[in-house]
This record gives sequence, structure tokens and C-alpha cells, in this order.
Amino acid sequence: MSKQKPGIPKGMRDFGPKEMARRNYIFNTIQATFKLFGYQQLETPTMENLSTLTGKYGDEGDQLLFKVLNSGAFLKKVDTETFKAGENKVLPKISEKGLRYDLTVPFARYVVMNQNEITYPFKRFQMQPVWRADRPQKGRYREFYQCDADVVGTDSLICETEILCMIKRVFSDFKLTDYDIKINNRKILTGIAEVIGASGKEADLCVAIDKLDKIGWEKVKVELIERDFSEDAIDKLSPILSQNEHNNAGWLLFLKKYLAESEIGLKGISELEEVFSYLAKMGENQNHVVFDPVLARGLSYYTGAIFEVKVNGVGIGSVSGGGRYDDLTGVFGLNGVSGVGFSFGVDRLYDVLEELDIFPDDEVERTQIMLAYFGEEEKEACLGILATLRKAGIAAEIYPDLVKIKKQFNYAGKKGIPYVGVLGSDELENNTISLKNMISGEQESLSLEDIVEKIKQAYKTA
RNA sequence: GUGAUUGUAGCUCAGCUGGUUAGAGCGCUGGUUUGUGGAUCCAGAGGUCGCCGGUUCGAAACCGGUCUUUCACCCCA
Repeated sequence: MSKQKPGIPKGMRDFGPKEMARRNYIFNTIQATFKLFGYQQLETPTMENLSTLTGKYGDEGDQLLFKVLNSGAFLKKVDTETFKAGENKVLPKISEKGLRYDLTVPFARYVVMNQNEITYPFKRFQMQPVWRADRPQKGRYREFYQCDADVVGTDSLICETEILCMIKRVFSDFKLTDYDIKINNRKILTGIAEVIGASGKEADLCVAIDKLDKIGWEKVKVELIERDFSEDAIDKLSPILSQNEHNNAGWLLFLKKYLAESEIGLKGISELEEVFSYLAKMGENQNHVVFDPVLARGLSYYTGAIFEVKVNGVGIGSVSGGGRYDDLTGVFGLNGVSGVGFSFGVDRLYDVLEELDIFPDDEVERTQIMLAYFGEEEKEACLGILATLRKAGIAAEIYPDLVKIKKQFNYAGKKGIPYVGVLGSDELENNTISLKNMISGEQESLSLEDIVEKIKQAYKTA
């Protein structure tokens, strides 16, 4: 048997103890806020039927789906003729399952399957990995976690407002101060497209305009022409782009005039105004909330509010996004269920907190005391002590092998364990334990009861 | 999907225009101390030079392919 070098597939990552402590901090922080706002947890399977997934994310999205080969003789259904017809013909015959691409579509599937058991409005959160066969690069992985919170079965704009509140709360928990929650409304985009005489082309419009900061107005113009926008339309668009408004209220005032001819556009504005008014009533200001009339998001199913959160000063894309979709469950045969939701990208949040170096100290998950000993007899005595410590709620461990005391200390030092209790013949005789503080280096002889007290005390003050 | 880029010891990297036994620092193991870790000193172990093939008397180095890393574009969390 030849030795093989271990490795993991492209775009996949391991998370060691340190990463996990930090990731759990992120998960716990987000989860606490979700629960505080009345969301309940849901999990769905890793694999979905390919028929559930395909066609929901556009052609590009379909390309990025990980497909799972059928079990058994998967080639059985493929004859020479279909094989020659190419992968589009072969694929459905050899693969009927795929890895989930996001959490929203599986959620929609769940809602439809359980429509009669669910109490509406249904507020659920979900924190699970998703997979995309993308080319990995900065802030982009093939396996990454999303933390979604969605409400279905209500049109109330209170939900949108609460999303703003949740984002603000989570970010404040993370001690993030410089970030923007960009908000827009799909209806405003539709209105703009209407007003410039390019109805139905808001998606193209946004892809082009989104690059304004990056490539400049002239190049955006070129792209707009390439995307089949008329000169006239581009002229009509320019007032928005030259608008120098940085204030939400000012923007809305401007757009009310600009979109005066578009009923749907005005609807979008009034929805936004309603969200802002709720926000005020919930005692929140509009800090970090930035209205961006050209914000659009890839997923075409959004019909109302659109959110995207970007942390400033770091080279990482958006860390959170979402919006309202009026008919997500429609494709699964359940019409008239409106929903709104958003998602935190855990892996990108991790990168952001890392880059800004604002992770809290992760001492909490450490073992508090380790027992070291000199011989067989002492080792057995340690086992009882160990049980007592754990019963008292102290994270304790014993070095499992009888080795030199130096090695036992070394282990404790490496692992950052703050206390080591030493048992030797003297201690055994006097019924004491020598407790060494690994940080100060001090050592004292104590009874087991004293040690329990001391460690509990040390952690209470910490 | 397009265009670049990376791969040498556990880690971070040297290795000149192809030339004998591939190096350093850190880490690791052991000793200095058969009852005390993080310091010093001493010793030692660890590498099919990503993988496959080609050119050559000779390849870690050159060429082709492939996988992987990182990055930009596309798109997206």
C-alpha cells in the first residue's frame, strides 16, 4: 500500500480549536439576537433534490450547484445516444440530488411541505453551511455558513424594520462601528426603469450602475449602451447619478419628484418611509442605515425591500444581505405567501473581525485545571479528585499517561491551562494538593475544598 | 467560465545562469534537572523539492500537462 499525502478538496477548509472558538462566538452572538426577536431554529438536509434547486438562482447559479452522483450503477440509464447528446442530456440521468446553494430555497420548500402545520407569520432562523462550485478567492469559499432569518406569511413592514434592528444589534455586539446597511426597494428600481423608458430592465441597469464607483460614469455609459439602453434613457438616468445627496430624507424628497410619473416607484418610496418611521418608534436612529437607490442584488426574486451590509475599511465584500420576496413559494405551488429575510455570512464576518482584530479573548473555553502526578498510586487518587472538580463545575482534566512530571507541565503550559494540581507521595500522605498558578508561577499546598473555592473565585472575578 | 499567481522539513522561507551528500530560523524529541512548563546551553529526528511526463551525461531549477494556493474579472455571502 502506497502512502498518500493528505489533502482536502479545493475551496474547503478545516477549522481548528482556535477558529472554532471564534466561529462559535459569531454563531452564538447572531443566534442570541435572532432568538431575542422571536425567531425559531430550523435545519434542512445538506442535499436537496436537484429539481428543488435548479432554476432558482439563474443560469449562473445553476452552473455553481454541486451535483451528487446517483448511488449504485449510475450509468445504467445512459445509453450511447444520450451520452453523445452531451452533458445536458446525461446529467439528469446520473444525478438527481445536489448540495444546497443557499438556505432560502430549502426554507421555501419546507414551508410548502409543512404549510398546514405552520403558524403564520412564521419566523425561522437557520445556521448551516451552503456550497457553491465557485472559484475560491478572497472572502469567497466553496463551503461557507449562512445565518438566515426570515419571516413568511405577513406583508408588515415591521419585519423589515426589525431586520434593521437585528443587524444593528449584532454589529454592536461585535463592536463593529464603521459599516453601512444599504437599503433600497425593488419598486424604486422598477420605477426608475419606467421613468427612463426601459421598463423591465432594472436588473441590467443595476449591474451596470453598481460599477459606478469602480469604473466611472463614462464606462458605465458604455456598458449601458452594450446592454441595449437608449441614449435617451441614459440621459434621463443621469440626474440620479449626479445627485449628491448623502441624506436619506433628502434622497426620498428628490425621488418623489423624479418618480412622480411612476405609481410603483412612489409605492416603493412610501414603503421605505414607513420602515423609517417604525424605526424611529422603536427608538432607533438611522445611523448606519443608508438609502442607496441603485442597490440591487443578484437574486431576482426580491420584490420589495433590499438590504446589503458592508463593513468599511476592509477588503471584504458584503457580509450580510436580504430582502422581501412576494412569491418565493409560488414555484412550489403555494401562492400568496410573502416573506422577508436576510442572512449573515459567517465566514466573511470572521474575516472582517480578524482583519480588524476585534475578536474578544477566547479564554473562556479553556480547561481550568489539570492534574499532574508522580506515580500509579497518585494517578488513581487523581481520578476521584477529578470527579469532585467536575461536579463543582470546574473544567478539569488529567494527563492520561504516567510520564515525567516535566512533560505533564509542558502539556498544561502549551494548552494554556492556568492551574496545575500536583499529586506526589507527600501530598498523598498529608491529603493535600500542590496547586501551581501557571501564570504567576506561585505554588501552594491546599486541600481539595480550598482548590474548588479558589478556582471558582478566580473565574468569578475574571 | 476568462486572465494571472503559488507549491522545497510541522511552520515561515533561502537555494545564483541546471552540476556531487538540498539549507536556515522557529517548532518538535531527548539531555542539562529520575518532584515542576514558558528562559539558557547541548544533542538529535524530520524532506519521493505538489503530482505525472519530457529535454539533458545530469533537473528542486528548463519545457508540457495536471492538482493546489492566492488574486482580479464575471457573479456573489
